[in-house]
Amino acid sequence: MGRSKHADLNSLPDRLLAWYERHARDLPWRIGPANRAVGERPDPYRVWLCEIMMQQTTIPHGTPYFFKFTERWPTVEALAAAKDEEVMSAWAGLGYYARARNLLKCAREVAARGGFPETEAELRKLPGVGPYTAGAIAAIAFDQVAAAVDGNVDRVFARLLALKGDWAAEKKVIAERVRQLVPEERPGEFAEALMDLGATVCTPTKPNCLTCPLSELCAARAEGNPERYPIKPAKAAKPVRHGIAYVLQSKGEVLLVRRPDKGLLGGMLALPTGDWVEGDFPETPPPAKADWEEVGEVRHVFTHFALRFKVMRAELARRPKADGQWVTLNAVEGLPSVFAKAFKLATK
DNA sequence: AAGACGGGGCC
DNA sequence: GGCCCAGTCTT
Repeated sequence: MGRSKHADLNSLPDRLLAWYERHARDLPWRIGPANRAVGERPDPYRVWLCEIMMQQTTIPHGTPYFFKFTERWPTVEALAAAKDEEVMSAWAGLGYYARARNLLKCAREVAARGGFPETEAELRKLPGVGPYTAGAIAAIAFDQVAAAVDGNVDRVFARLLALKGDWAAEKKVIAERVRQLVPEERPGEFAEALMDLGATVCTPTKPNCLTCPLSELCAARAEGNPERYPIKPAKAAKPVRHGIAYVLQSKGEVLLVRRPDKGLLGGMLALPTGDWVEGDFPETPPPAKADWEEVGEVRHVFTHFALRFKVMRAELARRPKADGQWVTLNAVEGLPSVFAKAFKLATK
């Protein structure tokens, strides 16, 4: 069995759950330990929604969106009945817009089948639900013995086990190790506890080992430098692309376009732009003939490149024929951040 | 296995 | 300017 090869983590679940009872984060979508103990369970819709929303998203940034969505669409059936543009607009500013497209697709599948599936394997088949989210929903909403391994859990275990190998390979080791540790009782709280520990104690910088319930089990702590972990590969430098954004106004309205579903900012409302290219600003034809003035430059950083928009503005007495939709200036909403920045620069 | 895919806060 | 965050999907 090679037991000696592994740290002895048998006591981890009990230590962690005892800690969680006293230090659980109070989150809007969560049923706390006291209420869980008397049998209360969270609404699967809210669990699913928060898990999708918080993917690669900080809690402070995502929380207002959670409130907005649950107030506007209190049930999965209500969300399933929403229009695509409404949901995309409500998601604007949260990023990773494929999540919003999959959210709606998933809501419609779930509403059609009469509710959420309850097992990890079935949940995994839903659009936008990957290994982490399937485990989280199964454990938290349905008390299934499933693991939810997110970035917090990866970091906690990288330190617990002092993992020094290739990070992609070590993450697989972690997933398997966590799966072995999920307790039959309270699997949902185990998942929440592990994430809370990573978020509040075993933090990326300056982990607070003095208050950690797992410090006695931690190999990185024993080595004396937990901050060294996890050891990840260096990231490639981001190239800079250049583009031109056009703010065309007429009669108190502005011309907006809908981006295609696939690709960057897919399905989102946008300003007309041409190609975004490396090197220098491209020769992009404007959406209409007008007296264009340059109002400034907007910089924005995406996941794999940085963007510089030259922002052009023009106003025409009569609306020209142009592709897109005209939207009242005061009613402009639902723009991704980069376009919101450019629009604001041109209209203030 | 490697890239694409947002955005904001923090150092 | 780089890192991180309740990751997933595509190629």
